Amino acid sequence: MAENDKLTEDKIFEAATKVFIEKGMDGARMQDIANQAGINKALLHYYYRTKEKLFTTVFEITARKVFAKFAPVFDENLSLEDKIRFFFKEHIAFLQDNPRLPGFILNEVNRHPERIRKILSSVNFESFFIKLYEQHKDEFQKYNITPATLPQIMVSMAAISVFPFAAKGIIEGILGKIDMKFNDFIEERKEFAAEFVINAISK
Amino acid sequence: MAENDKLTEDKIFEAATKVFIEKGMDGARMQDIANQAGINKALLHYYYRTKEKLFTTVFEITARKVFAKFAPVFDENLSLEDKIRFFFKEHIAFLQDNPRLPGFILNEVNRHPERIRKILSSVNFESFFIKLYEQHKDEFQKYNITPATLPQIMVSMAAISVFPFAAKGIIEGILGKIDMKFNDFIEERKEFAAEFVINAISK
DNA sequence: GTCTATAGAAGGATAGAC
DNA sequence: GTCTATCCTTCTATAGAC
Repeated sequence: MAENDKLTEDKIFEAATKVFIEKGMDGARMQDIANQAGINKALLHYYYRTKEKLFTTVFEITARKVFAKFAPVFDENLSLEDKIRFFFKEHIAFLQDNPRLPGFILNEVNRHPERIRKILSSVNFESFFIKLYEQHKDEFQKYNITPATLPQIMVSMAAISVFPFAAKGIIEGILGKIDMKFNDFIEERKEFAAEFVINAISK
Repeated sequence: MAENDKLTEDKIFEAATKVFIEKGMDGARMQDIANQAGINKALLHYYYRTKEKLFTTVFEITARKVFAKFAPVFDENLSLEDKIRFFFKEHIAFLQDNPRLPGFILNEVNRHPERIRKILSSVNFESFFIKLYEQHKDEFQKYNITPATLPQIMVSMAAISVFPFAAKGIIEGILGKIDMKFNDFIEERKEFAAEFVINAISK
């Protein structure tokens, strides 16, 4: 029974994740989710009470998964340059597997900024920055990276990695006009992005 | 009468633009738009027949306005470096005035890629790229910019400018934790972004 | 725990008076 | 051209049988 519970609840969670990512909170229908899970609508309410609760569960777990993908940058024992190469290679590969995640997260955060607060508050960003400084003290000095420019650089790195997926429809359309495939563009980007950023911070 | 027509239609259009940008197609309510315009719901249908038609009108005009903001880069008679500086200064300033536009466009395009096709098809991108090459032939050679890297560079520039606004909720949250204001971050970014990209393409 | 049936509310769209 | 009233569909949510 508890076995079966788990199965149904998981089935619902996975179905809901798929539908919410595709259509967003406002566009998703409980009926879609029930169909996707191969069960009845009433069961959704039995397990999650309301659409809002189901969505919140999906959103929080998904968003944490996404943010977790940034963490290795702070852990890996690599030189700054190799860390940048590692980041783009891994992060873009993750987005290749989950191309709709950026749009989903960004959209829901824009409409309800409070949804991200709980997640951000569980992360100690200050200590992350301090850790980075300690790990790469000498390199930061060499590259002239300061507390003022570090956030700019990190946002730029996130932008360069994430934006093509958030704007996939547009970029795909434009690339098509010059006979380029989105997937090829992304594949090239893993290396391009790393060298681009390394050059950018080298004076 | 035609005078009055115009006024009401415009009022509806402006109200709809505001509400759609805030809540998206799925989240917007005809009642919200009517309230915002200070008129009755039935009038919306009198002028625009359906919610879908009203949305399409708003989306197309808004999206064209957004894309038009990229055009000056191809026109201005400046050196490549000054063009990059010009782009970030102007484009980020535009987004400061319209911070919700990126999220709105990106989200609706993700959900309905066909909505952007008509707009993209009215733009001759190939000739834009050719024009760029002619204008900056020598500089492209000096910087070793090729047909393969130019799209990567341009997408990166769009990313660096647009992403902070598309991800405003998240970035604002993180910056707050290190006592930084989003507006200050953006103000600094106009210059940072330009020098970042110029460095990136200089070898 | 899972289903069918349905309540109850909301939202898009229209009819018809003025 | 603008309004009120209302239709009709859709959607979330619940009741109740099994």
